Amino acid sequence: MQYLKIKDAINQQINTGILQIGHKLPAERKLAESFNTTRITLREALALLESEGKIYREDRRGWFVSPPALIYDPNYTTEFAAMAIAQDRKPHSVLLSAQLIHANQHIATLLNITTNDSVYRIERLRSLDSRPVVVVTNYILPEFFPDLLKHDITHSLTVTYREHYQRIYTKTRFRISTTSLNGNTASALRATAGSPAMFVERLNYDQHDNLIDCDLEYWRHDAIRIESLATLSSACLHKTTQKKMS
Amino acid sequence: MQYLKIKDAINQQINTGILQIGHKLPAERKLAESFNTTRITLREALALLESEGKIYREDRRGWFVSPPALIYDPNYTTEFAAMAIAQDRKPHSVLLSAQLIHANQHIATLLNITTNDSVYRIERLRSLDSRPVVVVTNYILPEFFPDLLKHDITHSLTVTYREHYQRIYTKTRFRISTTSLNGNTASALRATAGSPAMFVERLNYDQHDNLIDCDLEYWRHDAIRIESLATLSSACLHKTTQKKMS
DNA sequence: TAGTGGTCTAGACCACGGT
DNA sequence: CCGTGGTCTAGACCACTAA
Repeated sequence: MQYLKIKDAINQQINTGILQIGHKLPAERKLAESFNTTRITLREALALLESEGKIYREDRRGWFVSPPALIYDPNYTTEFAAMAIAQDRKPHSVLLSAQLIHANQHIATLLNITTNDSVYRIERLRSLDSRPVVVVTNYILPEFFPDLLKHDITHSLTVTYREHYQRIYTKTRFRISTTSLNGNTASALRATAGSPAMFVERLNYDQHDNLIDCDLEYWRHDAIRIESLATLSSACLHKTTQKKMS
Repeated sequence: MQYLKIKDAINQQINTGILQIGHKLPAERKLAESFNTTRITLREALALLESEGKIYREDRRGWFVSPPALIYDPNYTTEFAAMAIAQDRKPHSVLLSAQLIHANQHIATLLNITTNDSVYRIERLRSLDSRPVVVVTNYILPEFFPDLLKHDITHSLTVTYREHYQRIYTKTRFRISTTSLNGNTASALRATAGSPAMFVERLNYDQHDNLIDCDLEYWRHDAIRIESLATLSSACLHKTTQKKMS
């Protein structure tokens, strides 16, 4: 269990500040040499630290010490920028793509439409303190938002919805699971394919209880911590609520 | 990118039912041979499938096809057994330990007490269809539950609270993050140290708004999918709510 | 006891990033 | 262009599981 010792040693260097947040770790070959081991074993230790959220990888660039996670409250998280600023982080958004497309099977099921129907798909990459942390893809029902693409869609959809269409998010049905990053999502996040990820899927409703859009979010898993307050209801409601979403 | 092809090939065997839920995959050496590669590369592919939640490992026993995840709603999840049964799963609980201890620093902070104070610590291992999926550790304030250990604590604390102490969970503050399994927790789950995990931390309040206990849950990450309905509040409440928990 | 997974060695080549 | 990380080879020994 050599790699456990290596993990602990690196961990301690992080905790004592020898390795600082955001800084790059030494090259794998150098680390391997300094721990008197091979790259394979060293990478075992690094993978462990990665899965604990202590360090992260940028594809072909190396390993870095993770910044603190963003606290994400599904009850309030309609505006990424506001959430980031409230936590003293610098948010940034880039529009990756925006177009009207046909829904695929998964989206059609989520939005309760058919694969013949059109939806707006808006893909954005969001960063915290210059580190890309999440790819968000929104699928939006055009019937509620005609000519949506003429407005600002790079920053807050919430604001555009409210100011141009008088629609406000009031309810969100969300799912959270873990998975890994792949393909374009991984590239956008500058992550190696296969990096661990937190996957958040949300169905959003307006003030009239219309389902107006859904979004799929792939987070670098160390960049997010879900945190919220739940008011418990009686257990009998349980089953019916769940059936609807599955 | 050989390991991606191997991953896809195994994935397809799972999807087409050649490998069935709960069944063990062939030995690593045999898989490696059949894909004409080495164990290291094969294990790269297996690790990817593991991080996607398609397969899981039992320490020194091999790789198995993952059953569907349990849907976990923080708004209703006060009884593991009820939740499992509602989803046609067979729940099982084992008491790992139960004693009165001094709070450590983390627990003291969570429960708003000092490290001199005593709390009940109850550790339970919970299984679905004979597969251990989560280690739950409860830390309970004795002032609200004198002589707690005289009652049944293996199954539902909720029920014991209600029937013997007239206290009902009404509010839960929860946190969700990803981490890896280690030490006793990994062993109890029959998992290899370092396996990916979902970590759920909850603070529970009774009908009089007393904080009565907290619990730390380490889930096999493929065994759980968080799913809930959030009613959105105005953004200004956001900051104050978050500060309290961090 | 045989076979398995857990761990480790000692290399190698390539494509890409940064200089 | 050099150094890096990404990927891969071809083994090895050990402790443990399952028979």
